[in-house]
Amino acid sequence: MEDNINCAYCNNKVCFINQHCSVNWMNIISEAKNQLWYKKGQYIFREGDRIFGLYFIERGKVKIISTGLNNKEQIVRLAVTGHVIGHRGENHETYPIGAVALEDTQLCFLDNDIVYEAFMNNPNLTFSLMMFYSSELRKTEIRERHLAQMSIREKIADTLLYLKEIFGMNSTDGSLNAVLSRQEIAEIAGTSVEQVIRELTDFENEKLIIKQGRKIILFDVDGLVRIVAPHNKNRYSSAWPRPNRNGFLGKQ
Amino acid sequence: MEDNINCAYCNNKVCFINQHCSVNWMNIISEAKNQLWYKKGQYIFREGDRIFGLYFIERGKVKIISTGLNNKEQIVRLAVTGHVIGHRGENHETYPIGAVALEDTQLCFLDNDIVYEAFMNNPNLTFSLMMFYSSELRKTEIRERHLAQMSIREKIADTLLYLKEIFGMNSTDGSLNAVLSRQEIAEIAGTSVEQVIRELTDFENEKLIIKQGRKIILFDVDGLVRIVAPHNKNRYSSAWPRPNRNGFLGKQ
DNA sequence: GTAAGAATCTGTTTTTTCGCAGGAAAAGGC
DNA sequence: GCCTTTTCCTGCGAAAAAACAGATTCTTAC
Repeated sequence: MEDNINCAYCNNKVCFINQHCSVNWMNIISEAKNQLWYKKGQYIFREGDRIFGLYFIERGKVKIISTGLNNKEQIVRLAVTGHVIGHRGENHETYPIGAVALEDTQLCFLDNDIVYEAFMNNPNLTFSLMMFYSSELRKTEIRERHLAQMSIREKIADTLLYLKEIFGMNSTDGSLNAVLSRQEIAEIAGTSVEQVIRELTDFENEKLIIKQGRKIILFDVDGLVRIVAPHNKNRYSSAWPRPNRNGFLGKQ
Repeated sequence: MEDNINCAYCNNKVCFINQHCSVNWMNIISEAKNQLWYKKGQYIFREGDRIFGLYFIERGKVKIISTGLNNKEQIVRLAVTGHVIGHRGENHETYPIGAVALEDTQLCFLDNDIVYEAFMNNPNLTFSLMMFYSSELRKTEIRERHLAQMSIREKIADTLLYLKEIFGMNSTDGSLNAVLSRQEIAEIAGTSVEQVIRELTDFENEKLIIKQGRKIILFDVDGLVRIVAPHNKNRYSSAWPRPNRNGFLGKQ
């Protein structure tokens, strides 16, 4: 017997279930769900596994990976609290991607059958999840496509901004709320470790960031945005060309 | 007054509306929809336009584009009969991508308000569209991510296979059911026209394809798959390493 | 605290890709 | 059909990125 928290008392208020299900269905789901805990570095599922339902991230950070040539890991997407992983496919489909916890992470697993019933009985749940996927699709399409045309310098600046968007910045010192290795940054940017290291050094010399071991402080966000901006006017329009509010001025 | 075809008598049976709406709702939608015709090369919407609803492709081919650096067009996605374009966003959102007809194309436009009502009253419609987006998202993520790590040669082989997947092959001569310029192929592969031209010449010399002007015959599909395979074992597993049924043998 | 191992950094070489220039071929308009 | 315009093709030099090798620093286990 699982010792499930009832969704009604769950702290995660950005959860799709919590936001879009009737009280009645929240009770059904509370009974049916499997609450899972993963330690940092642990696999949630592996490439090729069959997935039997949806995982809702209750609290934590997850990387979605896919292995390319030479068994080289590539980070396909990052997911945080409130996101859904394990897109529901047909039952016979296997899933060519894996998911790994980037820090201690808590998930709620829902079986496909229950999920389906929940969808049929909670139109707003289905609708909001559809909007989520639609929005993610649009963002992914544009982001990845532009990535294909960018120089290394632009790719890495873009990756730092992506990390800021997903994980956020510490409001005290301006550091990214995520600790990734240089290797992982390379796997997101789609380049080699050496290039990431070189470019981060350049960014530091240009007073755009400050390196403190693996911790990265985004010292001049607008400066980074300017590097990527020609490719992403629409994505970053709210932040550009607005003057830097901190008074910091990046290298032109 | 529009002279709308009633959905019940529409020839496009892969349409989401036709497959997943009640008869009652099909009538409502038949009244509400706007049927639109676009000539080859015509814009359906432009980058930055506000989109007020969904476009269902009744018949035709469409490219979704996004402008990057130097006003260089990039093809973000291709869509054909049965697909949906103009992902519904919030009303205030503008849409940083454009859509252009690749051949004479017929669309059904549905206003956001009607679409929303249809979603709330046809759970299977919402569900199937959610699955569509979810599946597109997964495919896009993996495809684009692998593209980032591929060599030019691999990118272009992958693009040819993508075109085959979307548009299909003529069963008589094995040519792609789509006529794209070298420029457009470059915009899909994420490289320059020159590289596309060079690589297509190489592929022809290696007896993988046959060029006939803009028409491209995929002479040895398995050979192309082998070029990309290390990156895409899962995507192409059904076609690889199955022996070539035509008896053609590509260069090893 | 120490030592082993892993990750990070830097200089150099090699490979790949880009992009111009100019000629050939094809597509489209009349 | 013919002519104009666009697209396609090829070679070459420049630039960018990747790959390698070795030194240094940081982690982590004991």
